Amino acid sequence: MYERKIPLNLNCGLDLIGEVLYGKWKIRLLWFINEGHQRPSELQRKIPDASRRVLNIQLKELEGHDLVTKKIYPVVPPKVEYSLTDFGKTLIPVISVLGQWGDDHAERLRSLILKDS
Amino acid sequence: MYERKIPLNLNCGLDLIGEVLYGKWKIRLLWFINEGHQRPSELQRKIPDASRRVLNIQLKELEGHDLVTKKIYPVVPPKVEYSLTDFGKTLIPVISVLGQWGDDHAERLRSLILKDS
DNA sequence: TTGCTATGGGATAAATTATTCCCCTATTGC
DNA sequence: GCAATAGGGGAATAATTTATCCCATAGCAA
Repeated sequence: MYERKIPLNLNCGLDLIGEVLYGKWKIRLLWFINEGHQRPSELQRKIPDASRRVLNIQLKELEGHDLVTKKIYPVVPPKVEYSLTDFGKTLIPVISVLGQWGDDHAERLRSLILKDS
Repeated sequence: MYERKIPLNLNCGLDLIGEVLYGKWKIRLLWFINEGHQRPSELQRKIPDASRRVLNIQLKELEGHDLVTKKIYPVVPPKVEYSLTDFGKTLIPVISVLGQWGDDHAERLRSLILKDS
């Protein structure tokens, strides 16, 4: 793995949630898994801008943080399904709030974001 | 500024909120400004792990996204105060939800995060 | 004159995160 | 034998984000 050089701080709740949720695609992964897209290939289809590699990596991190579980069926070709853990499910309302805010202010945000370079 | 090479996508609400909230210190900046710590030096004291420079940069981005306003008093030495805009204030409940989740699961999160490297 | 004040920002290095490319598994079907 | 399948991961490199350093402003006080 990568050994960090700048120590992380885990003081407050914001630090903590940041630690498990940062990562460009993690939130979307959780969201789509929750919607029932459990297999890696489906997830890739849902998130075409992410490379296959990063999705794997971030899924593994989510797994390491007990937010998702991975079930491997011993068949060939392999079949894999991810599911949210109970812990992971508690994040759904949180993600929902984030998405809702973005949706509520979509127009405005889009123009604000596009205006600066 | 920095000219991005990978285009951003602004499809859903999650993309949008991510765009204005990503940045290592932005959430905390908003939070502390909301708590009444309006001056740069105070914010620096509150967030000692961030360099002065990044805070300036991220504050400027927040300003560009209409989440905060900056008031410069024409005195020497300079005096500056940041405040949340009405738009910025709508983010406070969202941030609150994030922090709450982190606090609710603090124990567990800390050990999960520390175990992997 | 020198230093202090609070704030801003350019330049460059370092850290972190994500992308690309390419190879691997073991079976079924042509 | 050879491609197709669904998924995994190493290595090198590119992209992006943060950090470090250091200089600048303009009065007032020692």
